Amino acid sequence: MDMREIAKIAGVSSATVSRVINGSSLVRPETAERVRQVISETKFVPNGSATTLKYGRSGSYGLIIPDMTNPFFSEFLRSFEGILVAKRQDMLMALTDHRASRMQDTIHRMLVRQVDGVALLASEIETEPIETLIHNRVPLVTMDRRLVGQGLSDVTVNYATGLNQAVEHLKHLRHQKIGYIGGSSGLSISDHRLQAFVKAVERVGLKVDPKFLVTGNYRISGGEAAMAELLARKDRPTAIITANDLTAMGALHALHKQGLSAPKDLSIIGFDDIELCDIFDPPLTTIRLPRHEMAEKFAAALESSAKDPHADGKIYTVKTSLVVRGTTGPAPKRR
Amino acid sequence: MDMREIAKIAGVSSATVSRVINGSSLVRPETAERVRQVISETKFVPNGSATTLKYGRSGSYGLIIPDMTNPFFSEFLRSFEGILVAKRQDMLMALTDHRASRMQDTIHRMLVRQVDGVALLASEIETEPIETLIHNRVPLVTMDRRLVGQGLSDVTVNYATGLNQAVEHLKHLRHQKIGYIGGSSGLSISDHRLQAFVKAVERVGLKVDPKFLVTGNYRISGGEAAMAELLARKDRPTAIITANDLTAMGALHALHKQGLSAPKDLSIIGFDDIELCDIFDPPLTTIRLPRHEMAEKFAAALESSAKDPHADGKIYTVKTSLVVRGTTGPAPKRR
DNA sequence: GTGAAAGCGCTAACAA
DNA sequence: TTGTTAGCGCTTTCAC
Repeated sequence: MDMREIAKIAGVSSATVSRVINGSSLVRPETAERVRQVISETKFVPNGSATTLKYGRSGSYGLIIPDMTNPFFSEFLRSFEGILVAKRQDMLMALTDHRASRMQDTIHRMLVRQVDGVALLASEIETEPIETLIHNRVPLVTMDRRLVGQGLSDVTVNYATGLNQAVEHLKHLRHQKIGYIGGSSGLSISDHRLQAFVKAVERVGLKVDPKFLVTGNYRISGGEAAMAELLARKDRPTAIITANDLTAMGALHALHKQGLSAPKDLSIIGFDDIELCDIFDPPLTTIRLPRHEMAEKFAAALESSAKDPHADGKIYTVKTSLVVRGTTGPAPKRR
Repeated sequence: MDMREIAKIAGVSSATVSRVINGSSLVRPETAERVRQVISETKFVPNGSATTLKYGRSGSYGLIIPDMTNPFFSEFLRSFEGILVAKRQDMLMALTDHRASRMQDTIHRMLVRQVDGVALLASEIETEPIETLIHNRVPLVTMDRRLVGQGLSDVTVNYATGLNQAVEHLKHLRHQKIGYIGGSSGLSISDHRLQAFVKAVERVGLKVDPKFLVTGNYRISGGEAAMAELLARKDRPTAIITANDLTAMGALHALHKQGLSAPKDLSIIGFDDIELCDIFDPPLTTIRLPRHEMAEKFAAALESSAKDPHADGKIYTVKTSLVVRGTTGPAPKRR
C-alpha cells in the first residue's frame, strides 16, 4: 500500500495525497477530506524511509548510554524522550555497557540510520568514532567532555557549586577527615569529579589525605568494595563523598554490614540525586545533578547543530547543588 | 557521498561497491580490497534508508515501555538491547509514561519507521493501535496479555509458581492474615496478579479478607499510600504481598515512618526482584520475574513472527519463583 | 487546485 | 567477475 494506491481510490494523484498528509494548504478542503477518508479507511501509514531518502534527514536522534541500570540514566532518558516526542523526533537507543569497544559499531549503526544527531552520555570515548560523526556532518553532544568544534557541543557540569556546599556542610558538622570514593579510573569524567572534590576541600582550608581517596565503578558493587577497604584501615575518614548515588548506596550497605550506621559513625554524601535517595533508610544526602535540565540542554544543542551543521557547537552548563537528607551528621567524637 | 562516488574513485561500478559492502563472494579479492580501501579513506557510511526502502524492512524493532524509572524495565531493556545487538537489529524506543493516549501516536511513528516488529511492555493497551499493527503486518509481542493471533504473540507470566511458594512460606511462618497491595486498577495485568494472589492464598486454606486488598500504582508513591491506609486500620494483616518491588519499597518506607519495621511488625514480599532488593535494609524478600529470560522470549517471538508475518503467534511462558531475604519473618504474637 | 515526472541511494536481475 | 538498469515510495518543481 502506497500513496499511489490511496490516490487511485480517492481519484486524485499521489502528489495530492502527499500534500494532504503534510498538511499543505493548497488542497481544496473537499479533496483533502476525501483523501483523509481513504487514508483512514485503509489504515494507510506512509513509508518514512522514502522520506528519509529524499530529505537526507530521518527525524530521529541517537542516544548512547553506558548503563541503563543506573537510575541517573533512566531518569535522564525519561526527560529526553519526552522532549523528543514534543519535537516529533524519534529516538534510537544504544547501550555501551561501559565498554569502549561497542562505541564504534554503535555510531556506525546510527550513521547508517541517518540520525540527525547523537547524544553521547557514555564516557568511554574514543577519538575514531567521534571523527566519523564529525566527518559525516552529524551533530554530536557529549556530557562533561568540555570540548567543542564544528557540530560538536558539550553539556558541562559545574561540580564546584554543589561540592562547595557539601564540603562546607561537612565542615560545619566539624568533619576534618573527608574521604572520596571516585568513579572508574581512566574516564575523564572521573578525573573532573575527583579534581573538583580536591579543590572544594582545599578551598575550605582542609587537607585532602590521599589515603582517603579510593576508586569505585559508578555501581553499587564498587561502593561496597571501596567502603570495605576504607573501613579496614585504622585511620578512617569521618565523612565520605562519592562519585554517584549508587556508589553511596553500596558504601552505606558495606557500612551496615559492619554494624555501623550513617550518620552516627560516618557521614555519606552521594552524587546525582536519583529518586531512590529519598526512600533509602536513612535517606541519602546528595549533590543534585539536574537531569531534566541536562536533557533539555542536550536536545537544544542537538537541534541547534542540526539546523546548521557547519557552525561551531557550544558549551552548555548545568549547576549542581547540595540536598541535605539523613546520611550526614556531626563528626563522631574522637575515640 | 554515495556508492556511485566510491565506485568512481575505486574504478568500479556501484553494484560492485554494494557487493563488497554486503560481503558478496563473487567479487575478486583485489577489487574488494581496493573498494574497502576507498570506503575506509572516505569514511563512507551507506545510507540505510535506501536499503529500507528497497527491502521494506528496516532491521529495527520498536520497544514500548510504560516507565523507565521502574528498574524492572531498565533491567529488561538492558537484556533486550544486548540480544538485539547480537542480532544486528536496532531498537527504536518509546515511553508511554503510563498514558494510554500516547500509544496510538507511538505505534504510528514506529510504523512510519518500518520497524520489523514491536515489543509492547506497556499494559495501557487499546484495541485500535494494535489493529493498526496487525493490519500493516507488523509482528507484535505483548506482555501477559494472553492473546495471540496472526503475527501476535504473548509472553505470559506464570504467577502461580512464585506466589504459591510465597504464600506457603508465609503460612510456615504462621501468618494467617495476608494482605495485598495491587497495581493500578483497570490494567489486565493488575487483574492477573490479583487473581493469582487470591488463588494462591485459598490454595493453602487461608481466607482472603477483602479489607486487606488495596490498590497501588506500581510506584513507590502507591506503595507508601497503600501501606499508610492499611496501617490506619485497627485490624491489620501480618504479611503483605505487593504487585511489584517499588510498591514494596514504598510500603516499607511507610512502615518505617510509623516507627514500625519489617519483619518484626509486618512481613513484606515484593515482586520482580530488581537489583536494588539486595541492598535494601532489610533486603527485600520477593518473587522473581526473570527479566533476561523474558527479553529472550520477546526477541525470539519477534524474530519468528518477522520471518513469517502471516503465521499465528505463540504463547511463551516464564515462571516466577520466591527469593527469601530479610523482610519476611514469623507472624507477630497476637496483641 | 491538481497532476506528471524526476530523483533521493541502494540492490538484484540480467547482460556482458 | 563486473556493469547496466529498473524500481522501492515519497516530495517537489513545473506545467496546466
